[in-house]
Order: sequence, then C-alpha cells, then structure tokens
Amino acid sequence: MRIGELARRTGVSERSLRYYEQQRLLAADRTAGGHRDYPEHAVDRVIRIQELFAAGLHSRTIARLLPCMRDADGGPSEVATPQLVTDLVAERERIDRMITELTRSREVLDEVIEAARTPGD
Amino acid sequence: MRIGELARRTGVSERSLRYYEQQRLLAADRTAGGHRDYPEHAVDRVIRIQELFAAGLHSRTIARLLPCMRDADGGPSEVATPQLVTDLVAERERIDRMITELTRSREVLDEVIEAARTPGD
DNA sequence: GTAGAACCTGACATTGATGTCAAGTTCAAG
DNA sequence: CTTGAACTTGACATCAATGTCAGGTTCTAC
Repeated sequence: MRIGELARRTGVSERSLRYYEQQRLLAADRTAGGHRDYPEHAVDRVIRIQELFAAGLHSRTIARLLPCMRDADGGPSEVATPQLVTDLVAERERIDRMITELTRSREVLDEVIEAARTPGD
Repeated sequence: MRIGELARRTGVSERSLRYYEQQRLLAADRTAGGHRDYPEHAVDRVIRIQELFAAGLHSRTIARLLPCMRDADGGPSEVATPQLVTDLVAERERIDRMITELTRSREVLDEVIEAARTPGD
C-alpha cells in the first residue's frame, strides 16, 4: 500500500512515516517511480512504533528493539544483546514509574471532575 | 524551606522549581533578601505537579487545575468551571489511551527481555 | 567582618518528534 | 496525452520543559 493509505489506517502522519524510515524503524519497497510501497503488516508495525514512542522510548532504542520483537513481519526475531537487555530493563522500570504517575494523575482528574459534577458537595 | 532543600527532597531541579513559580504553579514566600521560602506542603505539591507533567498536561492546564485540587495546601478548593471540566475529561481520555499504550509497550519489553533470558527457547 | 555556600535574575541552548511549505515528479483515470 | 491527485526530497519551524552559564547578591557560621 502507499504512504497515504498507511497514514490513514494508522492515524500517523505521512511526515512521521517518512521519519520512521529515515530512522530505520520502518522499511518500504519502492515503485519504479520511487514511491513508497508498504506491505500489509506495516500497519501493525506502525502501531507498535507509536506505542513505543508513547512509552517514551527514543527512536534509536526502538530501532535496536524492533529486530527482537516477534511480529507479523515474517522475519525471524533476533535475540537481544546483553547491553540491549540492560537498557530495556531500565526502560521497563521507567515505564512502570510512568504508569504509576499516570494513574495517580488520573485519580486527581477524577476527583476534580466529580467534585464539579456534584455541586451540592 | 529553601529551594535547594525542596529540590533535594522532590528530585526536581531548582531550575524547574523556578519555572513552576513563573508559570504560577507554585507560590513561594521570600526572605528579606529575596530568597524563596517554601512551606512544608510544597513537597507534596511539587510531586503532584511532576505527576501531572508526566501525564502530558501542559503547565497552563495544570495552573487551572491546581486550585481545584483538594490538597494539603490549606486553601479551600475551588470548583472547576464547565470549560475546565470539558478539558479535563479530554485529558483523562488521553491519559487512558496513554496507559493502554504504555501497558502494551511494557508487554513487548517483557517478551524481548524474557526471550533473551531463556537462550534455549 | 569575612569566607564560602547557597541563592538570585536573565539569557541562551537543547531535545526530538512532528508540522509545514516549496518545487518538482509519478501515478491513474479519462 | 492530459489532468489532478498523490507522492518525492529538502529545508526550516515549532513546542515546552529543562539544562547551563554568567554575573551579582544573600545567608550562615566562624
């Protein structure tokens, strides 16, 4: 599929998809004229990439991580190097802290929203 | 307490604490000479602010939200305006999506880390 | 009163993914 | 062929919190 359709189906801008390619996160074939041509499973991959960005990972880390993911991309997954494992464990701890903070913030929002819904309270 | 101690106790840089004040997130008394003097409950407030930043809220939104939080700051909490409630509901939805993405990313990291721990697999 | 730590303001830099625009090329349908 | 939509590359802008540095002032302990 072409970049426009991929963008539409993933909700990620064409700009970002080109950036992902530049960062070696997402490969694309090319038509004879140079247009990008994505395989079907690129949709899943883009969604994963977005999730990893949302989790605060940098593109360089994602680039190292992706080859180790079991995915629908067909290719056999590599095994993470010890250095990568160390880095990923640290990222996981950071994500856990982040989830805690998000959950706490959500509770704060809940309280404020609820307090405004019950004027008599 | 002074800014150095507050920074130490919250893990937030002095630079950021000054920025919070500038953004009207955190008030501070001043000594005769102009040094900031924080009350004890500033520690809690700074932690809340950090959590809200981690949740992706902007300082302007946090500034509107803080007066509505029931907190140890003694002051009576205001009631959120309808506009603020609308905004906070949207933020809450965003936070929920974010938690979902973080949780999914955590699972991906788990898989890769675990796969590297069991070489025979 | 003095030394040194701690603090002040102000300015400028950084980060990294993404937005946006320009000028040109390719694709697909009639 | 032609036309307009979709695509290409490249460059520059943006955002918002935080880092960093300079030059000066205040505080505290002796």
